[in-house]
Amino acid sequence: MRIVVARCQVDYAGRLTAHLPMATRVLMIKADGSVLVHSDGGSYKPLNWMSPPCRVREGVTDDGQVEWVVTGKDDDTLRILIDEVRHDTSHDLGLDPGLQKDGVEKHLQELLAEHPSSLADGLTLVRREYPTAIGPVDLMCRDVAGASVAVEIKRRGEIDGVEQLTRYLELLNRDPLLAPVRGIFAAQEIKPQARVLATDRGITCAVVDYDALRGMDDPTDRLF
Amino acid sequence: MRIVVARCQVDYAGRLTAHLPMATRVLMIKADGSVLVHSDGGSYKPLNWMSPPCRVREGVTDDGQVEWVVTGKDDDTLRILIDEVRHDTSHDLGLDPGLQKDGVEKHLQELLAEHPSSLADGLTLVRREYPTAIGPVDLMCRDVAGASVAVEIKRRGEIDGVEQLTRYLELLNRDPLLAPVRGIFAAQEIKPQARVLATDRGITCAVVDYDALRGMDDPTDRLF
DNA sequence: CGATCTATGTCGGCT
DNA sequence: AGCCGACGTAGATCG
Repeated sequence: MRIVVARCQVDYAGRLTAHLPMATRVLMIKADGSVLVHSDGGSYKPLNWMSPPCRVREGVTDDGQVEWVVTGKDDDTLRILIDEVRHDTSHDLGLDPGLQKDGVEKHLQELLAEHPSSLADGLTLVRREYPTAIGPVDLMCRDVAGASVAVEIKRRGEIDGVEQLTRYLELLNRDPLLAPVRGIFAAQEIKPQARVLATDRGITCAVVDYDALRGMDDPTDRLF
Repeated sequence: MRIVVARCQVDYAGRLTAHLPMATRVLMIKADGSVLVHSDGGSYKPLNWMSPPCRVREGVTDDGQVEWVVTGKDDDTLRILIDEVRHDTSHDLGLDPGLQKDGVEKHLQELLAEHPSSLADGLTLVRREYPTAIGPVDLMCRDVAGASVAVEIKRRGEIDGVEQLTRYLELLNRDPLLAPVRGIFAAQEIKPQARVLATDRGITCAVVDYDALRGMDDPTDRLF
């Protein structure tokens, strides 16, 4: 990893064209050749960058200025014109053991599969990832009356999810063995537009309390 | 901007929980307090981070180790346990003038508005951003027979875009002055699922060659 | 390898 | 400020 702080101007040409006027920035050159151009603000996204695989060539322009030309695949090019170097160091970091994540949406599906009644009283699970021609339904359940209920689970409930569930319901309701199938749209948070659309289509919205579900998920229940 | 290279262990708790085992990494602390943890590979995305607004407190654990606690909004917390500092410098970058982009997809709409016949023979433009109650239709056109044609433009044509155009068409076809309105789904690239859904709904797919259109867009045509 | 889905998405534009 | 759509989306998972 090489870290350079320099006054520089950056031009990118690839899927779009972008330009950064001359200013002082941090340049990171990673071991795989990828390059990041960071300013002193914003978020984790660099002002500009080149993803691996790519190659950096250090050259000199006709004016005698140092210029880095980073070429990626598909004719992507990043040109960095260096005006003044304030800092330039290299560091051996070694391989990173990598990030361990915990607690995302697959987990939410597992919890709801274990506690379907938290979505509606008496709801029982038929199966997870119930297959259809256009993709798997997250949960297929039965209500107290024995009618089929398709559940679509999202971390954040937006309009896409309602459309998705609508397509499933339309397909499932063509099957006389299942029909009528009603839908439940479950998410930790449901956007107003999504709720309106769902309600308009007769789909029930269920806001899921992840922490409460996790609390219900007593590990001692799992004896196998 | 402070740049630290150190052996460190990182733990994040917020919308999810994540952990990075002890290893050597680069830590960037930006002027706004945001923190980035980078390894020597991957892409421009850090292994872990905290977005502004946030605050860094440098402390010492009971074991006597240096620990940074970065707190964001909504109880997001990033704990960085520092084992050994290899490098630690600060740099004054000043404000960045910012990125200038030269757009892709607004331009695509402009080009298609100038050359609607590239979507279908004899197609002529009625107006761009044709207003409806649920949002503007990218292009409203008429075909050779004088019938209305609604065009939805995307850079990448996916299922969402077909849904969007479907909603427009449903609404537009309620207007007896316009009906029947047919749809064209135009994009530089159309995903198979989107194509299937569009076709099933009687929507025509049009793959747009951006470079060819740009070639047709002779600047001398614009005399004003 | 391609298709689909998620994301601590981030970012910009608009109401 | 909140909502919505685009992104040089990137990354993971699965057929």
